[in-house]
Order: sequence, then structure tokens, then C-alpha cells
Amino acid sequence: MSDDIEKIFSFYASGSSIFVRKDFLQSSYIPAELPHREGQVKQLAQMLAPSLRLEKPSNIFVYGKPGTGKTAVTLFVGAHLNKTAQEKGIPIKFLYINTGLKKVADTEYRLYAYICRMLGDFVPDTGIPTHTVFERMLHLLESNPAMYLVVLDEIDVLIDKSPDTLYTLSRINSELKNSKLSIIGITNNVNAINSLDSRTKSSLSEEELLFPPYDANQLCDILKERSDACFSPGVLDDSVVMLCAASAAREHGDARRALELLRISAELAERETSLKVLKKHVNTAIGKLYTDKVHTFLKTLPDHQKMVLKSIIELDKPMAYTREIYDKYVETVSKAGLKELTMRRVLDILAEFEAEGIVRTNVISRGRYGRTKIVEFATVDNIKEQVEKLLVNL
DNA sequence: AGTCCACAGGAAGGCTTGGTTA
DNA sequence: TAACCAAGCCTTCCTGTGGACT
Ligand SMILES: Nc1ncnc2c1ncn2[C@@H]1O[C@H](COP(=O)(O)OP(=O)(O)O)[C@@H](O)[C@H]1O
Repeated sequence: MSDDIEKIFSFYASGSSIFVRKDFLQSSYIPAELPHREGQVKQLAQMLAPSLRLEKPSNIFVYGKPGTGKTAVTLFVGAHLNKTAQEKGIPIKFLYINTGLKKVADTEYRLYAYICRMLGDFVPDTGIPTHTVFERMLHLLESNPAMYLVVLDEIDVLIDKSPDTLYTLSRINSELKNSKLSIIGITNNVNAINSLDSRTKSSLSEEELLFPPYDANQLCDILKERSDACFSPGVLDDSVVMLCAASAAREHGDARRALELLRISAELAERETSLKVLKKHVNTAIGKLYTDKVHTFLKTLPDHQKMVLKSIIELDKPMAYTREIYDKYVETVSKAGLKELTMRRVLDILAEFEAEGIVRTNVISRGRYGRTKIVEFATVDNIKEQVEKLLVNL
């Protein structure tokens, strides 16, 4: 027993563990090379280059599936642009904003507030009117004359929640004398932009940049590039890298997933004090990646959401109509001594589950017997069992 | 050929929480 | 202190609709 413990400690202490620089695998880290994205880097650089002459670049719309390097390429080009601008004393401000992060910049107020804060002003989270924050932002932009390049990552969230904001922002240059502002919108969802009014739409997509999915070989190159400086020599075989790449390639060529798989596999290997990352570690990681995601989602679920899930489980059918689910839910809720929510609300809760990949739904018509929606658990990774397990103590 | 079910899902607005400012 | 403010959660009210049935 104590032998084992010593083995673990000495293994860590010797420094000969699996990782050399684990942070290189973190998704926030931007590598110096982006294999298979040379074209996009070059195109984006060309689109943004006019800013170095203080000419306003076109607004750019960047799209492609998740994990295809959109954010990485944009930040990469932005960093280089910043560097050049600084060296030559050109006033360019490259502002990266993720509008998809909840409670950060996902509403009109929060977006303006976020920009104000990046420009050095303090703005409270709430309490003051939105238009006041907007005016403060305008004032900051004007009193710090520059060419502003504003990246709106996951812009589809803003398109959905607050199209007016984008309309305002796309026309902001008419209110600016000393500064100019260009928008780079990034999204996983090409169709998102179509729900905007046509003026905003064409304004935001003056130029477009497409990121196609990576194939398995490309992912392999990316992983190798990233892992070179990351692992101790001899720890990682090509076959292991290939396995990660192949798995991620099946999930719309997602480089983020590939990197996470590799990291989790290596962490598993490290925990077992294995000297190499093995295929079995990858296979475990494939399961864990998904389980962990579902697990954190379910754990923090409010009561009513849990009751809805519980009701679906208790119906014990491969598929259920929303009406059945709701009736069961009302029963479940009253047993627990709570007041039930309306059907309308439960419908929205089900939609949230669908967005999280917990259930799949389908609207059908039963003709004479009206329209309804069919709900079933998503088939991947025995979600149903996971949900069941987490709800036992309810 | 037309009816009409039973629900989907949009719109608007209320209530609550946690904040500001004068 | 009173008067505002943003946003999340939820209800109320409502319009729209695919297709079995007549
Ligand atoms: N060509 C590449 N070379 C190295 N790493 C990459 C490459 N493309 C993507 N990545 C990495 O994959 C992860 C996800 O990429 P990201 O740019 O965030 O995808 P997207 O924004 O398209 O969803 C990041 O950690 C990123 O650094």
C-alpha cells in the first residue's frame, strides 16, 4: 500500500511525468503555427490590412463548424496586427468579445458595458439605463481615436437575442468622427445571419470567410504540432494521436474535441502512472468527455427541470408526447409538494434540454388528433442511464 | 374539399432579484 | 430614502398548421 503511494509521489517528483507543458494543450492557448489554416490566416490578414493605413476594413463574417479554428485564426491574426501596429505607432485596437458566454456580453447592455471596461471605464453590471452605457461607450471610442476592430464571437447568440444591437453597431460609424469601427462576426451557424434584416445582414457580411471542417489527417497534424512541446519524449505514439484525430473527425472535424481527447487521455495515463499514453486511455477518454459534460449540466439543474426529466423517465417509453410528459410532470410535482409550471414553460424547458443534446424532439401532426411533439432521449452515450443515475435521490 | 383537433411556439408583459443614483 | 434599471423566470394570450376524418 505505502509502496504504491511512494511510487506515485516519486513518479511525480522525478519530473518524468507524461506532461512537460500541459498548458499548451489548453484551448485558450494560441499556438505559433496553425497547420492547414494558412489560407484563412492570409485572407483574414489581407482583409484587415487596410486598418494599418487607418482605412476602415470591411466588416467580416466568419463561419464554419465548431472547432474549425475560427477563433484561433482570428486571435492569431489580431495578435500580429496588434504587434505591427504597436511597432509603427498606428492606433489600432483589436477587441475580442465572446457574446456567447452567459452573463458576460450576451445582451445589449452587457456588450456595451464589456467594451467600456476594455477601454478602461468602470460600468456596473446593472442599475443604469442601457442608453447611458451606449453613450459612455461612444464617448470612450471618440476620446480614444483609433481604428477599432471588434470581434464578436458566437455572434449567433446576439442575432437571436438582440438583433437591434447589431443594427446599431453596424451603423455606429455614422456617430463617430475621430474613430472608426469594424466588426468581425464569428459563428458556427451559417443560417443565423439570415434572420437579420437585409441591411444589417449585408453590412455585417461585406466580406466572408469560410472554415471547412478538418479531416482526420489534418487533425493529426494539428495534434502533433500542439503536442510536440507538450509531452515528454516517447510518451505519445502516432497510433494514439491518430485515434484521437479519427474520433474527432467523426464529430464534424472538431479540433477542440481532438485536443481535449488527447489531454484527458494523457491525464488518465498520468493518474495510472503509466509511462505512455495508450489506446485504452483514449477509449476511456471518449466516454468521459461526454459523460462529464452531461454530468455538470444535470447536477446544477433546478428542481422543475429535474422533475421534467424524471417524468420522462417514469413514463418509460422510447418516445413520449409532450402532453403525456406534462401530465406525468404535474403528478410528480404535486407529490413533491410544489406548484406546477404551465405547459408553455415546460415546452421551453424541453427545448433547453434539446439544445443541450439531452433529448431529441420532433413536431408531428396526428391529423384529426392535432399537432404535438415527440420527445425521446438522445441516443448517444446512454444518456438515459446517466439521467436516471443522477435523479435517484430525488 | 373542407373542417377542425391539439398542440407548437411567438409576443407581451408581470414579478423578483440584485443593482444604481439623487 | 424613493425612484429607477436589467435580466431571468414565468404566465397569459394568442395565431398558425399538417393531415385524419367527414
Ligand atoms: N489549425 C490549428 N492548429 C492548431 N490548433 C488549432 C487549429 N485549429 C484549431 N485549433 C485549436 O482547436 C481549438 C478550437 O479551435 P477554435 O478556433 O476555438 O474553434 P472555433 O472558434 O472554430 O470553434 C483551440 O484550442 C484551437 O487552438
